[in-house]
Amino acid sequence: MPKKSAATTHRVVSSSEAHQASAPIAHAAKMERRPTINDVARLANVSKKTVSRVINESPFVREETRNRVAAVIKQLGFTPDPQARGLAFRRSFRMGLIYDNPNAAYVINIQEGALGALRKSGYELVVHPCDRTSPEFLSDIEQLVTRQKLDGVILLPPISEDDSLAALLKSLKCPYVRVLSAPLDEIENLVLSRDRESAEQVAEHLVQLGHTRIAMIAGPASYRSSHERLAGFSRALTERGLSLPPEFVIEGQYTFESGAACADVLLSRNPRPTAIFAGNDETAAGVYRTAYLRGFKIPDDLTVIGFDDSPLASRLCPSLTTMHQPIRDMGRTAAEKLMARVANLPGPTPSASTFMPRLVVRESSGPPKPPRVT
Amino acid sequence: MPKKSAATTHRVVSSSEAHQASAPIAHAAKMERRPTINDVARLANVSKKTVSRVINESPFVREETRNRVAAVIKQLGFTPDPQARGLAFRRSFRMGLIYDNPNAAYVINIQEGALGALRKSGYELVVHPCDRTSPEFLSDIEQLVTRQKLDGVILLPPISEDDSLAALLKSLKCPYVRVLSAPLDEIENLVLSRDRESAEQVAEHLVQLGHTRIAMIAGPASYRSSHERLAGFSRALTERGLSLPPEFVIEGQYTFESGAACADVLLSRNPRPTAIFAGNDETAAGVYRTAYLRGFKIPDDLTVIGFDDSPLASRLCPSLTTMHQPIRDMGRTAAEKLMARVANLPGPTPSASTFMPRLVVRESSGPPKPPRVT
DNA sequence: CTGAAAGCGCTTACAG
DNA sequence: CTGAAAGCGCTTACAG
Repeated sequence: MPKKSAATTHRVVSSSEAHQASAPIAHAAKMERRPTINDVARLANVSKKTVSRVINESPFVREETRNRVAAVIKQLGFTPDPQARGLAFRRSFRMGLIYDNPNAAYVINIQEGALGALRKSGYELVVHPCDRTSPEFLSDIEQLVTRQKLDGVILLPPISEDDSLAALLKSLKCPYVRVLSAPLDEIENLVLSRDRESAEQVAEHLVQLGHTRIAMIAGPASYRSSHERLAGFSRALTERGLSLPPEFVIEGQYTFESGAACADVLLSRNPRPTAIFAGNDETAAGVYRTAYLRGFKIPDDLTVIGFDDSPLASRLCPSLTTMHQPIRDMGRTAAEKLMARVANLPGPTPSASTFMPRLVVRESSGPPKPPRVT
Repeated sequence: MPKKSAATTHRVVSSSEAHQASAPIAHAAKMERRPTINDVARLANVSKKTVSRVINESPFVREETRNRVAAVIKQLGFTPDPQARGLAFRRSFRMGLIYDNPNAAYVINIQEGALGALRKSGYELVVHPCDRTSPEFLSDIEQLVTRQKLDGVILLPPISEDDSLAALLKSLKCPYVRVLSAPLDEIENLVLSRDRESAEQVAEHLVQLGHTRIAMIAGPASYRSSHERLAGFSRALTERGLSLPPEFVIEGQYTFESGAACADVLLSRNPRPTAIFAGNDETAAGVYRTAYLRGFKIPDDLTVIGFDDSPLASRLCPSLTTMHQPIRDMGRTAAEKLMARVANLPGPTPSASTFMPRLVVRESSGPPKPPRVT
């Protein structure tokens, strides 16, 4: 009480007096205690409400006052306490990142992209790995959102594809951004990767190389991107006078093991494919494995294409031709969209929220052998 | 005011009256507002302080009272607001995870291990990737710790090796746990990986296979683990009557590229080594690359051993023999140590905080050719 | 443009 | 074993 009343009642003292009076306190503050809005108010000779206005960039502060307060803030190294701020604002300044994705590089990159955008705006990121096959999946997330009072959440595939989750978040009035491979929601709620359209680049690349017996190991049916990549690839081949016959399409699981198993089936076909488009890089690594075990040389005997451009792609021998996604940028964009929505500001445009994966040609692709064209 | 005073002043009403009186409010709460400690207090017909005691498991509550309050808490689905709790406790219930480590799988695993332990105790994890080469490195972290009022931080290598950072945290009175490959601090502050001792397993393995010309690509001198792995490996070879000659030891950077470059040098030696212990899996992948380009078959022409057992290790062809670390467990242990320290409880013992990497033998290791023993 | 009061949802003293 | 008051550090709504 004494300290407090001293601060508030005697505010009329001159600025220099205030300095003197508070010198020892300021010193103690520097050493033991973070400066609070009250310290700033006292030293700047204004009310804490005015300090609050300066912090929150209210236009209703005289410039001179603003400068004076800003100077004290800087001198003290004051930053508002996020918890107190959150409590008073009835907002948490916290965003969630919810994922159930085994690809560590993907998650880390999204996370760092989002973190980069959030940090400078004073938001925190609450990371929430989860298990979408668990019966508590939805209730866990409901708990997370309500307990932590999340201001918004970023959903990564495959849970971003779950409409019941999106509905739940909507009912909780929790803004969300879904990182998705197809426009399954309003663009406002999306960071979109145009997997379908981009798969055309793979088709074009293989056709250019002269392949005609082309196979694909699709991702699991439960992933939307599986369908997108397959549909786009198939259509693009057809448009080029080729086709993706049923015996050359197998459903994998986006995993190393499934890639190996599916490749084993494909390479037993007669005639066998001369090129395999794997659903992702993990699957492609599985194809490498089977080729290695069966003595097929890549790319001489077999061309392999992946998707993701994960670190793995460049570490395989031969290095893997694959589709590159700007994952970090997608994470940053997702965070920016969320913050813009919360602040009721425009934010990234639809086109800035749409990403087109691009082909990175490496060593795993080459012309078919024996050459078709003599 | 009206709502509040009604709640506090009329607390003497019977439990059923309280129920009736608050029914509409309770309903509204369910729909629009999270229940607060006041709602619980009113319905349980106790003061909020008593509710607080129940939440915090104070022994000074009569069992009957505790049960009544607990029932209401359950019925309402009440959970304390972390921000309000943090503000009042003068604690944030937040731990930091600070890293500057390019290995995504490593970071994700530590993170998920830590998250698993923290979540059930109501702690959050603030993830903070950083750049230790930046001039603001230390001040950034100081800002992070003070602004977020972190209750503790987990430091991953290589920044866990930075004594000035540890000193800074100590001066900020911020408990920390360093994930380290050597006991550079009191065990209380450590989750320890015994890299030096574990490297003996690699030596033993190579000796068993019959190798005599053995090389190592060490990690960068700026990583403590580099020295540990090198020292342990070298000593173990010596103990077995072999040696690690200077021309067979090169400093790499723990990266794919450096692994390839160092392998190129080593494989140009005459005689060349028949086995290379790479500092980590990334480096080993670089060795694979050079072997691939120069036409060396692994393991027939060259045995390669890695360290980490990252996902990459099993995806390479041939699969990579490497040292496995229980990274997730290490993350969990780090979080548990931190929470125990904050709560002033025992926590994981020194031996539970010490992890011994173990050899996983895969396809990349075999006897040398031409065989030494005829 | 500025401030005094009340409140966010919890806890810490301090009483009983 | 239990509670009334004051406080954590900020903001909202209301005045001027």
